[in-house]
Amino acid sequence: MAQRPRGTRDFLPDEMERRRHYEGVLRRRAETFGFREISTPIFEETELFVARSGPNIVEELYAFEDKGGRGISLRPELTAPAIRLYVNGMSNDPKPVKAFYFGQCFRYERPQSGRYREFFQFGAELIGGSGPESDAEVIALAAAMVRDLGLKNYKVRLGHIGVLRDRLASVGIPGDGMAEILQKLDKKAFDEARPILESRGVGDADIESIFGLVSTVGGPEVLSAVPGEIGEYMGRVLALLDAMGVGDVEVDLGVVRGLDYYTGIVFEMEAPALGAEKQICGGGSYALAEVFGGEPVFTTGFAIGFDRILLAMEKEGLEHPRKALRAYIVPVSDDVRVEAARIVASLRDAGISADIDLMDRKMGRALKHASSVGAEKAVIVGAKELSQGVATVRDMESGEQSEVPLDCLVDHFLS
RNA sequence: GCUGGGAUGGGGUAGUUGGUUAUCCUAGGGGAUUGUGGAUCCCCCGACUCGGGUUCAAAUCCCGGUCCCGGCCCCA
Repeated sequence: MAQRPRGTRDFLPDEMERRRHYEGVLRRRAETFGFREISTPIFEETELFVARSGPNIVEELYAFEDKGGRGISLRPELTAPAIRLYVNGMSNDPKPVKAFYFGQCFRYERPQSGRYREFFQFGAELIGGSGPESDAEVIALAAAMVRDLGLKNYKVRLGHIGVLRDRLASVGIPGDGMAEILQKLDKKAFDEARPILESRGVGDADIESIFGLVSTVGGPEVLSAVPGEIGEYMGRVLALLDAMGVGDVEVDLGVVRGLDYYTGIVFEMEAPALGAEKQICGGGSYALAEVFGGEPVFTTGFAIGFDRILLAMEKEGLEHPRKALRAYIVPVSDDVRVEAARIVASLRDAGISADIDLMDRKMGRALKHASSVGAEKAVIVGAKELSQGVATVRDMESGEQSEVPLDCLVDHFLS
C-alpha cells in the first residue's frame, strides 16, 4: 500500500471545510487591520534560511540540490521569505508595509503532538513602522485573530529583548556573547546559565538579579522592575493594547529570543491544553531586511501555528458552521433524467449548490442519499410533476413538501 | 538523536496460554418497498502494518523495518 510520508497529513472533506473556514476568519481579520496578502515560493535558496537562523538549521531542513546544482530548501518558516519579498519587491512602497501570509512549511524533525513535518503558518509583518503604536498594532492583530477563532483558554505574554540585553551589557557581557546566555535564559535553564555567567566574571548578586528579571511575570505593575526607556515603551504598548481591547496581556520579561536580529518587543501566545507543544504564536520586532541585503527597516511581525491552534480549538470542542448542500435532485424515473439535468444546471448557474442522483437509484434510495449527504431540500422530478410544469420540493428536515413551478425554482432557493 | 506505548475491513472493535471459514458495531452497495429518506429485516463488499524467523500450524511467539500516539532534545 502506498502511504503518506512521515509527519504529513491528508485532509478529508470535513476537515478541509473546517480548515478553510478558520483560514477565512484569519484572512478577514487581517484585512480589517489593513494588511494585504502575499505569497512566496514553497522552496527558496537554502542560503536564505541559513542567513536568518545560522548554519545549524540545515539539519532541520528539507534541503537538496536542484538539477542546476543550486542549494534549495523547502521553506521551514515564512518570515524570511516575506522579508526577502519585501526587499526584492516592496521596499519602495509607502510605509508602513502591512503584509500577511498563509501557507505550508516543512521541517525535518521528529513528529509529535502538534508538530508535523508539513505544517501551516499564518503570519503578518508590519514593515517600516517603529514605535509602540506599530508594535501594539501587530500584537492587537494577533490577539484579535485568536479571539475571532473562538479559542478561550490562551495567554498572551509580552517581553522586551532589550531588558536583558541592557542588563547583560551592564555586567560586562559583550554583544557577541549574549546569544548563548539568552538561549539558556529563554528556557529558564538557570543551572546552565550560571556557569557561563560565572566564567565571564559576573558576581553572584548580579547573577541572582538577572535570574530575578527573567522570572518577572505579572500585570503592568511589574514594569516597575524595568526603569528607563524600555519600561516606558512597554507601558505604552500595554496602554495602546488596552485601548484596542486587548487587556489580558501578561508581562513576562522571561520571553526572550536567542537570535541577534531581534531588536525590541517579543511576544508569545500559548494554549496550555496542548502540553509539550503549546506555543501557538510567536512574534516580535526585528531587523532582518539588512541580513538579506536590504536597507535597514524596523519590522514587527508574528506567525501563528495554524495546526496547533486548530488542535487547541478542537480540545475546547469548538464547532464550525457547516456548508450544507442546498438541493438534491431526485429523478423519479429514467425518462425524466434529461429534464432533471436541465433543472440541476439552472440551480447551479444561479449559484445554488445542487447535486443530482448519478447512481441510477430508485426514488426511495435517492432520498436516503440526499439525507445522508446533508441536503437541505430534495427536488423531486417526475412525469406527474413535469406534466404540470412543476417539481416537488421536500424539506429534508421537516418532511414538508410543496409544488413549485419550474420557472420559479431558482427564486424559491434564493429567497 | 534518546525513550515508553501501539498498529485487526473506510471508521470503531473482539480474538493474542499458537489450532476450523477471524467477532461485533458502524459506514458503503443492493433488495424487501414498480413515486417519498432517517425505522426494521435480509444479501453483498471489505481487515490481521511490512519483511524475515521458530513451528505440523502464527493475528497470536521472536528479530528487524515502516508508520502512529506520548515524553525528552530541538524549536528559526
